[in-house]
Amino acid sequence: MNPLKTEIIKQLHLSTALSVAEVERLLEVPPREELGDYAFPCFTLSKAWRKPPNVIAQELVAKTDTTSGAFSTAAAGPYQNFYLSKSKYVETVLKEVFIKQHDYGSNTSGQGKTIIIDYSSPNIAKPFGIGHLRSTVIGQSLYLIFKKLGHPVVRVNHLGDWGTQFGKLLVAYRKWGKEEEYQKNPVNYLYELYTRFHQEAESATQLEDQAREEFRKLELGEKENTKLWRKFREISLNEFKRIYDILGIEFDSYAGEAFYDSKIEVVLKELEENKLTEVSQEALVVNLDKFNLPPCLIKKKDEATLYTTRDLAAAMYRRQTYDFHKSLYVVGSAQQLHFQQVFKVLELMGHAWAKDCIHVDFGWVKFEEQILSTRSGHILLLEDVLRRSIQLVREIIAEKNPDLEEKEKVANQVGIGAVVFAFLSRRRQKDFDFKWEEVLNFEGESGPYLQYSHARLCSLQRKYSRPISSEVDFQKIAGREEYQLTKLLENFPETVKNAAEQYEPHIIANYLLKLAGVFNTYYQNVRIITEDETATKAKMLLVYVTQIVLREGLNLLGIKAPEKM
RNA sequence: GCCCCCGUAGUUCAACGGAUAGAGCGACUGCCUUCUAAGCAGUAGGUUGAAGGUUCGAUUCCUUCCGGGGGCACCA
Repeated sequence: MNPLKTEIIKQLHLSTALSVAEVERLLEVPPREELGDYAFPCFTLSKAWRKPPNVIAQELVAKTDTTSGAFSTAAAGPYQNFYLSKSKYVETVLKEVFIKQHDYGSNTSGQGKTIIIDYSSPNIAKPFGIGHLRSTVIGQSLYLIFKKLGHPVVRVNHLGDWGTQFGKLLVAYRKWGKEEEYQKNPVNYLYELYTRFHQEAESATQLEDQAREEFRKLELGEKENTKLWRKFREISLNEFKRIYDILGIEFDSYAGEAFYDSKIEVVLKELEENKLTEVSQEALVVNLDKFNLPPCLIKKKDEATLYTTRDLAAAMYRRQTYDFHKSLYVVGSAQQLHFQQVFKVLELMGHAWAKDCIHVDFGWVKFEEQILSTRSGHILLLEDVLRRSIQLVREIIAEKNPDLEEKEKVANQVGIGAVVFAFLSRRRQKDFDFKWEEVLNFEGESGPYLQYSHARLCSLQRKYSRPISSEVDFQKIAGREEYQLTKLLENFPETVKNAAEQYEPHIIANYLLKLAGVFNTYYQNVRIITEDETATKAKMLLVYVTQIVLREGLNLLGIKAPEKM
């Protein structure tokens, strides 16, 4: 916290006799700048002191010691407003960013508190659709955010590489599969087979039974099925890694469902010991009536396991292996009930850490008003979206900046940034209706807008081409926009913290839009590099630290910040 | 039927329980012989789904209702 705010809190602590923590909780930022930088609402004191809040505000003003010169204060109705000494304030904030550089906003509060993030988690033998991007980019951003706060973070890609769907695929592949077709484009072909299975199964109901039987055999380790499964898994994983490469994403573990299938014995044993299971309709379940939840299925009547069983095993394995502080599941809202059941069962098993398992849910990605679903074949390939976006950037560069160096690299960074930002710029739980004309609009609130602002900041530094110093005349940068910018810069660490607490990358996205907006207004209204060397030097310090924060913020979203575009 | 999420400008979205609810897009209007116009500024656009309640104060919290979406036994 900046020392000026600390001083105000101390003064309020003395004048109100409230605890420092209480003052800090009540102290707020006024909605309009003419009302000052901080405001203390006197309503709560009004009751205890039996006086109207506006009278209290005046009394507090009279009691406040402003001899330090750090701030002035005035009553405005029921509020005591504080006005910081602008140049002093700008100095403290800018110097802090300047000293900390890319570590500004970083923290050590997360040290030793491991966070597991389960995200992306696509299904094997299916192409990577745009629907999966939401989990991927939210998870990736949370990884970057928690890392910044000092947490050890484990990125887990919980591959959907097990389950009845592979029974379906095995049936379909044996029935209709042609090796030469498979070779051409394995993943797409497997996906075709999968959708064909669903079409044919509508009229041929025995197919579903066959699929269940094949999966059961696979689970029992039958040779041919295992061999085929391995083949499908490997080819898909390579395909996914190619996509992650494009996005610049890596994982620490690809331990998917199949991996945990071999670890379910412990789960069954613990459930047994705690006498939690019962047989219902031939299946093994944990009854959760008491908690107003439907029964949690552990084993099907044919003895095969379920997704839920494997998730229980995964949770326990992760706890044992990583001793996590929090275990996050970045998975769509549709699976909310599933996680409620899993976490409740873990709790009933006596695992107090069940409360540290968190379902970071998010709404649907829709395209042309329809929910995207690999099962129905309504799918928009991520790669197609990225390709289109990058192509559009190429065209814009050709038109606006044909002499740009490294065109292709920039086109990739901006094209991908546009798509990623579109997915991170809204609150998680809202459904996202994918519209080409919105995702590929690079004006206004968009990734390219932020990147463009960043490039501008870099361009200024190139033009200035002298070292930036923090020893400047801060009187020269105490104007309106400069002050607004500084305030936003001060908010960055708090913003990162909020984003982490709420598992909401969008909070950072929103913040960056504001930061870029204020900077662009400033840029428009105030000429930065002028004959006045003292003023230029001071303004360049502001430019420099703004660029650092914008770049760091973009990095936290997993978006590259090119220096030219 | 039960449970969860969402409902704010034409539209897409913001707004630690605080003072006059803000942006982008779209529409209209200005600003490039000066640091990147992927920019900036202006105009128009609102009964925050409805009604109650808690509070000094509610878009925010609680209750009920309405509308949209999702989930609810052998899929994941």
